[in-house]
Amino acid sequence: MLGDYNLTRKQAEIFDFLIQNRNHFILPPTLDELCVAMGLKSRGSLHKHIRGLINAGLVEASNRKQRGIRLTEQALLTTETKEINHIDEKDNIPFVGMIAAGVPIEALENISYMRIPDEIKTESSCYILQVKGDSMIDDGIFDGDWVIIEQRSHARNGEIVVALVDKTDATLKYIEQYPHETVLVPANKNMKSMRFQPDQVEIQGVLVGQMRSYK
Amino acid sequence: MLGDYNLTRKQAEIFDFLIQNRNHFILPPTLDELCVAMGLKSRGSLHKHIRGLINAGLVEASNRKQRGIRLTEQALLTTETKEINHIDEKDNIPFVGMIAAGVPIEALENISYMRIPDEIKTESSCYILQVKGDSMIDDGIFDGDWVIIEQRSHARNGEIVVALVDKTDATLKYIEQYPHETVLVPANKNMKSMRFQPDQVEIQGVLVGQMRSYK
DNA sequence: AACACTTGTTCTCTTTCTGTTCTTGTTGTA
DNA sequence: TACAACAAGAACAGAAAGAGAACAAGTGTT
Repeated sequence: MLGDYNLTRKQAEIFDFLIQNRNHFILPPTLDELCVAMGLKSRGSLHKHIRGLINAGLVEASNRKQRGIRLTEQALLTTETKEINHIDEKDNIPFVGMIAAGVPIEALENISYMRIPDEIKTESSCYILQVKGDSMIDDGIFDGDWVIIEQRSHARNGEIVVALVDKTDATLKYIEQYPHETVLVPANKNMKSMRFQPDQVEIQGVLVGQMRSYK
Repeated sequence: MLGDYNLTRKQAEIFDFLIQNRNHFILPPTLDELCVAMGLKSRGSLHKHIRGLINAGLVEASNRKQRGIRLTEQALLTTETKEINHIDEKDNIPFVGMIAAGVPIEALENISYMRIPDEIKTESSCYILQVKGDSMIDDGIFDGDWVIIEQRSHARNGEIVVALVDKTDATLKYIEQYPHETVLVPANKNMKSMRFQPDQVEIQGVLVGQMRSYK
């Protein structure tokens, strides 16, 4: 996972952006272009983050050559395996397992694939989990529903995320991140929010879609 | 990707142009012709870029011999392979319009199709509606959600149906059918059940699946 | 053969772009 | 307090890109 690289928050955000848009660039983006994309005004600031990614082995060092910011083979490999193959038809999305509050994601032995309409997924790599439990019931996400998760390691406050707590418990909750604490908020009147140290919580993805069967 | 060849930006742009228009030239373009096409005024400048492409093995070196800039076999091969996206239309489901309580189904002008996983549809013929309003909110069907409807003219009590009342008002509700009346039950604490003569209510389909986007 | 013309090539000079480094300042944390 | 993450901006060296001149080899015309 991304946490393994000891990236800072901003570095992770930039790395995610590079991964997700790697096919949208015709050419590797320059620092200035990336500044615009990330909403920064200073090339220098951005460069320090890129330097971090270079040290982590995720971005190729461009020694004064003007070739744009390009990802390493390793960076592409580690994320491609996480996409859990688009060997099959690329529109299919892997159904990887169950998620229930307080229990790690229960991975399936043999991953199956679902064909998902564009309306409830994103261009980035997504995967599917089946929800166990009622922690998001007030938000219309019920026990047994499927959720489509966009693979990402950062999120904005108020987004619904798959959060891994203490590297053991995976859960689907609203997230609120503050400098000194991260709060996971359920959508269930009968359950309480949970507060953690920021480094206890690792974001594994963000909710982008949901499905339910009435059969 | 283009970046694979370590080309500079301009080199890549020129190469891209050559690839795109490779069939539009009767003869391979000369430097001057390319200058016009690329908006350059100096043959010398352009030649420096072509030199880069020659070194990359993408353009044949014409040592004062042949007229025109021509691409290498390799250049053509690498780009030919990245083609072909064929879309399978066979099990797509029509998205026919909106449904809101109290209003006939608002049909779309041009029906679109969505690719739906088997898990939330049936073998019978299905169609998709987008929900307007909150009549089923307590059941986790929100405004803007899509619902997959199996086309059927009868239902069992307790199923959620698309019901057409008095041949004018279409609505999504639970149905309860008794010998002398048919009751349409919303899933919303603030709304009341509605009672009709059995022949006032026409069933147009039964809910089999639901989808929601969080984008 | 002599000539004009085209076309690829090389060269110099100049301008713009881009990665890099540094300094300054802010904010939140240990 | 000291420290780390982050942002903004200035400054710089080298790379990339453009213009134009000049030259050499081929083509076509008369």
